[in-house]
Amino acid sequence: MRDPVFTGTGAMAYHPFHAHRPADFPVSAFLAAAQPASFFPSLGLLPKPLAEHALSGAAEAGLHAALHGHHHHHSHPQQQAAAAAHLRALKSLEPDEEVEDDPKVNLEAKELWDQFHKLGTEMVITKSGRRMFPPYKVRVNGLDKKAKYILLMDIVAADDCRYKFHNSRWMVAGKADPEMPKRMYIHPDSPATGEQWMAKPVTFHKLKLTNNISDKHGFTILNSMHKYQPRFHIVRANDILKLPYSTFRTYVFPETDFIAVTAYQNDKITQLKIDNNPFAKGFRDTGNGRREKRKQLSLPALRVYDEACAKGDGAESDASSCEPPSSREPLHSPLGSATSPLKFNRSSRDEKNSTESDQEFEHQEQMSVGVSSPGPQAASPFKPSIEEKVKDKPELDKKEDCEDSSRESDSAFSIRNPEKDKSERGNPKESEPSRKEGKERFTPLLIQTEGPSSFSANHLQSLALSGLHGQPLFNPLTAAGHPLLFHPSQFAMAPGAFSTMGMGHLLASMSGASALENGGLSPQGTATPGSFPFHLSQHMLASQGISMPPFGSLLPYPYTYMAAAAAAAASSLPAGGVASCLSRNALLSGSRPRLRFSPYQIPPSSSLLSAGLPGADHADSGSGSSSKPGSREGSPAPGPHGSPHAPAKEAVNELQSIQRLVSGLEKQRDESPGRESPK
Amino acid sequence: MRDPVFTGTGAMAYHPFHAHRPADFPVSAFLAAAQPASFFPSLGLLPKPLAEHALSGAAEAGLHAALHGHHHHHSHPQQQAAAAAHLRALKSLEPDEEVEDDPKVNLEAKELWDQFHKLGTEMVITKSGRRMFPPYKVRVNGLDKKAKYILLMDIVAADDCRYKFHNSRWMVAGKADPEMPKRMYIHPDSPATGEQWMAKPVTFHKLKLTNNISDKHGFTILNSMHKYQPRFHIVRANDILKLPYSTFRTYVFPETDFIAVTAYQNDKITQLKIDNNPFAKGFRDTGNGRREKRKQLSLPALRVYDEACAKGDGAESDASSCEPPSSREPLHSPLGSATSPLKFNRSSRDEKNSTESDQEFEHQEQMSVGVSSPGPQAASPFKPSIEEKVKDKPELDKKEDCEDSSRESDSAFSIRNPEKDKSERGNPKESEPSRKEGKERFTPLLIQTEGPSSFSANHLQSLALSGLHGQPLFNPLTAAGHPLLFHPSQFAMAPGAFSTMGMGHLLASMSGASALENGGLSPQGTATPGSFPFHLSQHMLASQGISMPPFGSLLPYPYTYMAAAAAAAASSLPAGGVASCLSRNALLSGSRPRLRFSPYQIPPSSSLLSAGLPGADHADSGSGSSSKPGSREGSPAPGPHGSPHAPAKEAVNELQSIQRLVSGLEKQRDESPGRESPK
DNA sequence: CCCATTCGCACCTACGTGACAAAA
DNA sequence: TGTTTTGTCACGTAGGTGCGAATG
Repeated sequence: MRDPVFTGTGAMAYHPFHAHRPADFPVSAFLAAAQPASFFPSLGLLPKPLAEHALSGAAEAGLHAALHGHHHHHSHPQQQAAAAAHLRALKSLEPDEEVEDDPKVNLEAKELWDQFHKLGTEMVITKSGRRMFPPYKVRVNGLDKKAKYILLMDIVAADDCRYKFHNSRWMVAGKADPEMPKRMYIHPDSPATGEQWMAKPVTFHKLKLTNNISDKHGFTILNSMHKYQPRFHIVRANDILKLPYSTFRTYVFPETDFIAVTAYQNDKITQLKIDNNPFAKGFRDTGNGRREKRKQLSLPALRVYDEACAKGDGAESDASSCEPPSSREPLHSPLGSATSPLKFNRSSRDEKNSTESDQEFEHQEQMSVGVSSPGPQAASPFKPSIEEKVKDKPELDKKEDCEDSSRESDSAFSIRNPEKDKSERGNPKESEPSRKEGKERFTPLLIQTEGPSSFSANHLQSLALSGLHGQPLFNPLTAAGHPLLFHPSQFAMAPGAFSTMGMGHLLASMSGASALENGGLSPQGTATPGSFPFHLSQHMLASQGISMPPFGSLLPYPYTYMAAAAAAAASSLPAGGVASCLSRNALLSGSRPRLRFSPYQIPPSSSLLSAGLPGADHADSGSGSSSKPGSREGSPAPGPHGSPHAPAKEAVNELQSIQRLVSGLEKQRDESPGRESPK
Repeated sequence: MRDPVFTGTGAMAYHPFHAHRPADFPVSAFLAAAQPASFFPSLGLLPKPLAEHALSGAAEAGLHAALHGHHHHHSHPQQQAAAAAHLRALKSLEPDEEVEDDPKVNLEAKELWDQFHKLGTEMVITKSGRRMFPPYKVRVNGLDKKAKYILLMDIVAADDCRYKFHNSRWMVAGKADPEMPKRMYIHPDSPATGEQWMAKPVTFHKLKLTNNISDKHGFTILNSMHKYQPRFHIVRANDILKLPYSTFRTYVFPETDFIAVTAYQNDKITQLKIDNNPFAKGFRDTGNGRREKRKQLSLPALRVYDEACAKGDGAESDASSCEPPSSREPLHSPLGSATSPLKFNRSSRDEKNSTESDQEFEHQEQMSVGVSSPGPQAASPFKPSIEEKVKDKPELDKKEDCEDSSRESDSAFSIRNPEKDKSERGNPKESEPSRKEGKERFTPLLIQTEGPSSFSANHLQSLALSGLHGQPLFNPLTAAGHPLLFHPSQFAMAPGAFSTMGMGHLLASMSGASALENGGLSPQGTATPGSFPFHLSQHMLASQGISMPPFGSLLPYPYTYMAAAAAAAASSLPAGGVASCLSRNALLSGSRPRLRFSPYQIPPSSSLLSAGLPGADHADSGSGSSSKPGSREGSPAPGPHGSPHAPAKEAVNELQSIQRLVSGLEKQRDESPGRESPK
């Protein structure tokens, strides 16, 4: 666990920030995945769990808190000292051991989400940032009242497909474009006590989506015409600096996935938005000759969210949580029902010795049925058509995650456990006929898996693997030993921790390996060194005592980039494939499986990035260039999405786009810190 | 320094909070003034400085951070354990010793402030809360780039007078009504690094003023028709929990004082607001037959703020700092100029042994002239008329603070040092003739006193004393040994710290003294125990790891109240008198005096509240009853404003109103925790 | 009657919506 | 050419202004 290779490494990615409107702009902050054993003096951490832990932290990187303001692109050596001081302080912060909790999470406005999901949810992304609608809002229960928690959400690719809306239906239109770094959005109220979190719904409506790869606000950057899966995370920690070392409990609500668009494709979605989003009231058919387009599209559907979520539900757990709401109209139907998602629990220090049977490979089921209302649920047209995909691009067969996601809302009712899920995944097409009957079961059934499970690394890897070679879900044995596909800036790094823990060499050693093989994307602004963005405190991070030492001044740029890229890849990979598949299967099935996962096993003294873990080469095989250790000019590998099985042509295309990005990065890297990459 | 009497005491005051609109509601949070020696293991703290330190912390109490949400009125014993854990963590947080900084603070939009000040600034207070205009905004320089700072502001009574607007001028209309507890408003970005703070202006526009004594939002409660003085504080601390033990550097901009009103009295002020506040554009004379009233009042004055402060100045240090601004119109004249205020620096651990000569009684002058622009400055009509006061109410002569404030913007040009100021204060009327010539000098000259000076307790006491018997300002010898007039809920208390530091007995000992004598006002919601208000993290406190143990369950109520009341009084006393007087004098004088103040000396083992410090009896003499040690039924003294020299009739009136409030408090105290006091 | 306060209102800023046309 | 993206717009919500009548 003191293995210098990966005991504590991290990279700071940084988005230069210039808020033209300092109001509610989130800014990226990245925490370290560093995991010194000394951080848990009272815990008998073993090498393996620790390594897993560290990895997990890294995977959950790219922490992103809402904030605003701007910063300076200066390097400040003194920061190192300050960071060191803070680290000492952090070190002494004892974790809330012995805290007992059993979080249950319910998705708010599930009916609304379901309505969208059935049609194939679309989320508009704009340069200036666009909110999600419906707003991502969850109700949390089962937390320890007094313990402190950090709640986060992120949005990861649901598959590695690009879509197009053709003939009134979504279909696969090729391989996914490279993903920009996805940032963890830390709920601005974090950390807060369980009691506080449970007091009211937790909303993430401040998170904004954008297609502007140069975004300086810290918005979540998505690719248009790609499918994404929002995720919710609960971390018991009283300090954001501890995030990287903490256990992430991740919850995925399959009905919240969506395709990012720059303009709505499906008129029904448009109408649904208009009917339910208070801000779009101007487009509702008020009898007065209002808007054109969208005629009778609007089913007499419940225009519910508008009224329910608004003031009806009371205060919510976010500063401006009530912004979208408000509407004096009577609420036509209850919409407060919620959903219980699949829960991916990445334990860390809890699993020290696998002394707890829970952490082994037994399957302990303990699920909680969500409140979910028996609302009217129709078949979801949101099936990017496996059929079309299959016939159009048979060569994409291996991309099971894509296929899987395409049947997300209906198939796999029979799945009762990972094995079954696995078996079913083998023949996605066969499951098609069963869609119809799935509808009925779909709606109200909600499953929450409990018990220790490894998420971050494990989960992500599983996701990645499933996309790559259809590994069975949640099989720890399978997951262990597979390569972690990192993605830029998902890697969390507390610069202070990094700079003061003498881990520069770790990064170096990482870079010496095939660290870059999987991290192909340019972190754009994320890896830009500079002073800590301003106003972090307002929205959280700064208040956590995180100082932003000029990362670039502490380490050679190549290392910074590579670490960030490698670590980040782990969480932004086509994760939705497995995740959504499993959760959907579970959701559809009437059973309540209690899935249990063991932590991802990582060889204690091998670099996660460089070690010859099975699958690493695999994932890299189709991408081409592998950067030489420490070499600046080495072009990074194809990137997280680089499926080894993808056609050569697509791989080349992807590689090219990645290289474009990387070249920008490298150019930036060679110039003064704090500059944005051109274009 | 381990003196149980006041080595570490604190009381938690708490405002039950129910945000109907969870958006931007600040919520009160109170930190401990506890000062255990163990908190500064590396510092050779001596009893006296420590005691002074603790007192100062208490004086700066009533910390108030913007936040929202609601809470529960439950007591949770477990909180104690959690608090203890946090305390341990806090204890290990080493202060940034050896940090060198020399903060300079400039008031933004000084010209605008000056325009208002000349007319006699009025601020509307409403039940729902009203922002200040001009917004209180400062630019900070000279901070240590890497050190963490907490920035705060509060608004204290400028004198103990009530005013009325008669014959187009403000005049004293009697003695001030009792003040509600004033809360420290912690800038939501706190803590942040000096670099971050210096990056852009720090705005406090989120602070709202109200006249609703039952306010649950944490707004600053003011008395209508009373004069107030905003203050700005810089504290070098990386954790809000440390606030009570930290050195406050306080800056007062005399031109920012104002009279709270429920409706504008001076039409010129109205017009100035309309001309400069973007939100009041609807009332501007746009040629179109717009608003009535206010005809040609609007001089062709520079309608500047509107354009300048808006987007022109870039992002500012607050989440919604840009909210009021914005205006596409070209900016007619530069308005970014700033002012350097008087600085009151309360050192704490810096003054351990008075080893530093700075802390002694030498006068080291080191001022910085503000950028201030030579804008057009006319005579300020804002002179609540000493004349009228004198003739109308000659019996008020002794209320020099009132008188002083009445000539704030013009008199005392000759003052070069405290002594001179003192002498001048003796004959306020004599200074009248010199007003005219003062105008010219007034505007641009700005002075910032540097070097160690005791603020919190010392300053406040000085203010109080000056109001009571015209003690010379900043004379530490004079200040020492005087009573501290406390005010409820200005006392800061971190419940966790309190409960886990075994200081209950300290409070008890305090209560045994005449602690209640000066704390007459009911803390209303402030003293209400309960769980920690939600969403603290969003706007800061919760993120600081502050848990809110049910204070009431940890200590008997009487102690809670008394400590809070006693400590709070220190900062809400008529502080503006001396402060504004001095600063104004300094401001007006062409000289640049380098004032130096030694820390307020407090007898190590005597209760600040009960010790027979000179002036204690004095202040109490006119108010009647003095509570017996430990006696609950003892009626508190007249309160912070109770000038011993005030006419009996007024004293009685004030006493009555205070007693009304106190009775409510005591009732609350005897009942279940978490309840608000009636009425 | 005077004064202070309160309330609803019109009018503004700020910004969240989708429509639409133009651009890429 | 077809699709996708961008910018502007009207129209909503949310809430910050002072006004002026009503209230006490």
